Amino acid sequence: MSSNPDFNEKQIQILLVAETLFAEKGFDGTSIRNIAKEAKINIAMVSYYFGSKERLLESLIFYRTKDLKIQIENLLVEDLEPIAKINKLIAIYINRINSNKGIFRILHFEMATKKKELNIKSFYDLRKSNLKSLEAIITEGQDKGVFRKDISIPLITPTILGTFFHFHMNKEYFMDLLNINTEDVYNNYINVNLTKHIQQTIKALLIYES
Amino acid sequence: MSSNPDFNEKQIQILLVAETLFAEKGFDGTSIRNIAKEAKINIAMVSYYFGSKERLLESLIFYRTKDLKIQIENLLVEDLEPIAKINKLIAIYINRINSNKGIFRILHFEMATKKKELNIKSFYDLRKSNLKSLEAIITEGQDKGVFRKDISIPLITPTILGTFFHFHMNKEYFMDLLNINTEDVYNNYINVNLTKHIQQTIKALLIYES
DNA sequence: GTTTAATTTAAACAGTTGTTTAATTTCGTA
DNA sequence: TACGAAATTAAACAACTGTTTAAATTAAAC
Repeated sequence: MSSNPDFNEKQIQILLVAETLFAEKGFDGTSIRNIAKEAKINIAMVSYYFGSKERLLESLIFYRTKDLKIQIENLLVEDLEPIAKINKLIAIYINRINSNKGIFRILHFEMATKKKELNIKSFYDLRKSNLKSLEAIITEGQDKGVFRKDISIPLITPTILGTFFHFHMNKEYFMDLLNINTEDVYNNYINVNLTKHIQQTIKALLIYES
Repeated sequence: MSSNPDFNEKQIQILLVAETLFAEKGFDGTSIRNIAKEAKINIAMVSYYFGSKERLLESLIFYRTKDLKIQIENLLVEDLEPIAKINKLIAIYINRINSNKGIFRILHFEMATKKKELNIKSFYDLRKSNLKSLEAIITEGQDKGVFRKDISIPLITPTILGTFFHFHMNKEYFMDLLNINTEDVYNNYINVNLTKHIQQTIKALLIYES
């Protein structure tokens, strides 16, 4: 299935329910019967369409990541100052992840425990491609003399994504800490304050001369 | 159990095995029989000593976090420049987490799926206390005119810990990306390069004036 | 040395797990 | 309308789940 990029309506319906439940309760915490009940299908349909629960997860990851390639290729050729490109890149990143919370949560969780046998090449390629784009923007800024040169580019991504994920993974803690009461205010905080914080951080890191 | 701070030898033996397995395969991915076999005890002993699997997890979190209160109270009164204090704080943080990988991984994972009913007040208190210390150092630096004032202090922690966690959670990816082949080199990379990157990042954020 | 309590054991418990089976239904096509 | 493939179903499968039981063993107290 994961080698076949096309899924029919029924399969997609199952994938979407699985995504919600896996993100909510984890892969091991979700049973095929949970999925079947929620999707209003017979439990045998999962095996019928995907072969196994494990392959259902693989199919889900494939289904979600194949469209996820962030369109920063366009960004690369845009006529913007390097720092503006970085800011835009960060905003795109966060927005994209924030509107695909489910699958990113699943990837984040399950890769750590199941990474060995899981077929996640599509996701792996996505990361490499994104890193290449980031690299291009930064070296462009370095060539223009705007960015400092003693920067570890592979560690920029952990700072951008890590900050976001850590915030998001500890949602309850931060909602309590920041006196945020509703989902809307929380999402707004991410899109405004958290995004700004990350942009500010990366900008300072790239420009500040000690 | 979790209200009783003391555990006997047998209990600690079980807790340590549980810690390893929970960190490796997740809470739901680990059965009591897995733990019993690894710890060479009868499966009934878990219920006997901890009541249930859930309470075993609670006990483990309590057991680990009660000693984890990072000794940054000392740091607060040390005679150091604000930026030196921050650097030391970051180094302590990372070192502490890095040598308690297991429980932090468990906390990171299980809090997201089980947070509601889990008794993790001890961990919650630990975070609040650490945040207070960080706040004290930063406001001290601001009063001395060294740090800028338009900083969101609650978002500093996500950047420090998030960067570390994201790096650590994607261990395989980064080992491949950075051509790291052994565990020793990996740990060394964390203690030297990653720590330096985070220190550099936070320093730039705190000092850089746009 | 006997008695009481704490510990350890094997066995059973009632549910749940992922997966397969074989029969039945649905549907497009000839 | 009849055929054959695809889709769907209920039922069963063996293995595993967390937890409890009651008996057996060990240790501590007197």
